Amino acid sequence: MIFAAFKKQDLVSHVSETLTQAILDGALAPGSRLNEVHLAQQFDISRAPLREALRRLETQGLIESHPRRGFFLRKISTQEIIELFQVRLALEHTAGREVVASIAEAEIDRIEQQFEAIQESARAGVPLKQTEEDFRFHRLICELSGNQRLLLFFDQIAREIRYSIVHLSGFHDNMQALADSHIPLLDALKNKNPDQYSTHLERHLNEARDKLTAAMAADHL
Amino acid sequence: MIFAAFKKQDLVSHVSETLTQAILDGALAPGSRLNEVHLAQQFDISRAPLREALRRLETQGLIESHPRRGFFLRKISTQEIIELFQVRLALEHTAGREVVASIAEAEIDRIEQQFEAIQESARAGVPLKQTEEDFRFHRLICELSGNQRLLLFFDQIAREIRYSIVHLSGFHDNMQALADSHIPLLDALKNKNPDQYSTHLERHLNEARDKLTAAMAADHL
DNA sequence: ATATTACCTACTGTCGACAATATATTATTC
DNA sequence: GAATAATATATTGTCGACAGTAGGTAATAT
Repeated sequence: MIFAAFKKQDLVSHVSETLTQAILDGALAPGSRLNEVHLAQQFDISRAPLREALRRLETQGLIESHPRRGFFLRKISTQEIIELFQVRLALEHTAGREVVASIAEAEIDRIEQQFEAIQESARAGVPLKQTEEDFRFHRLICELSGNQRLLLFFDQIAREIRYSIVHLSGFHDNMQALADSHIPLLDALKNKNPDQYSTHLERHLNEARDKLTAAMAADHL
Repeated sequence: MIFAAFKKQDLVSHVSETLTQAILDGALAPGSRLNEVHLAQQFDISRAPLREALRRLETQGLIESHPRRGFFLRKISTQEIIELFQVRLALEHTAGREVVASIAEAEIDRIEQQFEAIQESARAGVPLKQTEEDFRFHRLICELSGNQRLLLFFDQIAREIRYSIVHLSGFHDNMQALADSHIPLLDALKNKNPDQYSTHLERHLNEARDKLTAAMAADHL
């Protein structure tokens, strides 16, 4: 794995973003150790800015630092997934009610378009792509809520869940069903019915959570 | 401002925690610049671990980095406060419902004890102390929810709100009223009534938010 | 062969230095 | 005297180096 060598304005941002993307694409396995010298060489930089970038990822929950032992890719437990989904539900619930109440036609179109992107990647059969489009769908709702901070927290949670999913085999058994599970949400949006949206959001996320924890349990055997 | 010089196991953690506390105590004004050489000297360390600590605070939202210009204390806008309170409500709502549903007597005692601590600091007339005890009250509910991750997010939000409050004059005009505003929450807990808790939580937080934004507006003139 | 100890290697944590850039100061012009 | 230009200073961004530690390997003893 060789990373692009050209220098950005802000080196630390470039490195932390590139690393985050690599981790989200599953390039590194949970639990594996990050060799600072090695990594710095791949980015063609010294260890100082690399470590600053690693401190960012650390705070973002993708890696953890064990003093005098180095940085390691986090292992996210089933319990943590359950907790993350509970917070995620709270955020998406808040965002959803905000959005559904006063959504414009143009915005419904954008969301429907994103739903089509999920369907498309399901048909194409590329799990990585589907996960990305799936999260983009949910992110769009958070974005439309207008709450920048809520969006930031959502991104944070989404990163960790994505990171967990990318290392699982069983999660994308039925990609079409996964894609279709967004239909009730889309319907509720079209009906501009907040309660309908809440109900289906909870069901949708709980299903996703259960699917994920089940896949994790199966993988762990 | 001179920081303790003794070395902890983990230097970066020591520095970032000490700095966070200093910022939360209002030792540094929003917008002010952090001189790396100066700071490093105060901690009696080099700039490398200091910058790593600063990267943590950056990700935590207390400071921001302007490339080639340095690190600055963030200026949190009224809009951001509104957004933070919306997310905070979502989190505390989730935690509260979890807790109220199945709370033990010993836990009610702990919360009541914390309520007394708020009252105590109100009588003592020390705003900084009251703010701390106030957040500890709300934190306790999040803690009792058992969701570690939710607690982490709450801490994050609480830090930023505390940081905003500590630099305001008008916020603690009526400390007794501020303390008493927790009574309805305590009552709802004792009654083990989730809906009652939700209703009063929303009212409580909206009042706090309005008080804060009003004080910010007054201060900004 | 296994367990224990001593040694070696690889890596992190921290530092001081230097170049590049931004800011502050002085000089110059109108 | 104010505005602009030139210079000086302060500060960040990055690097390479070194010390100390953890983990692995070889040697020794049981």
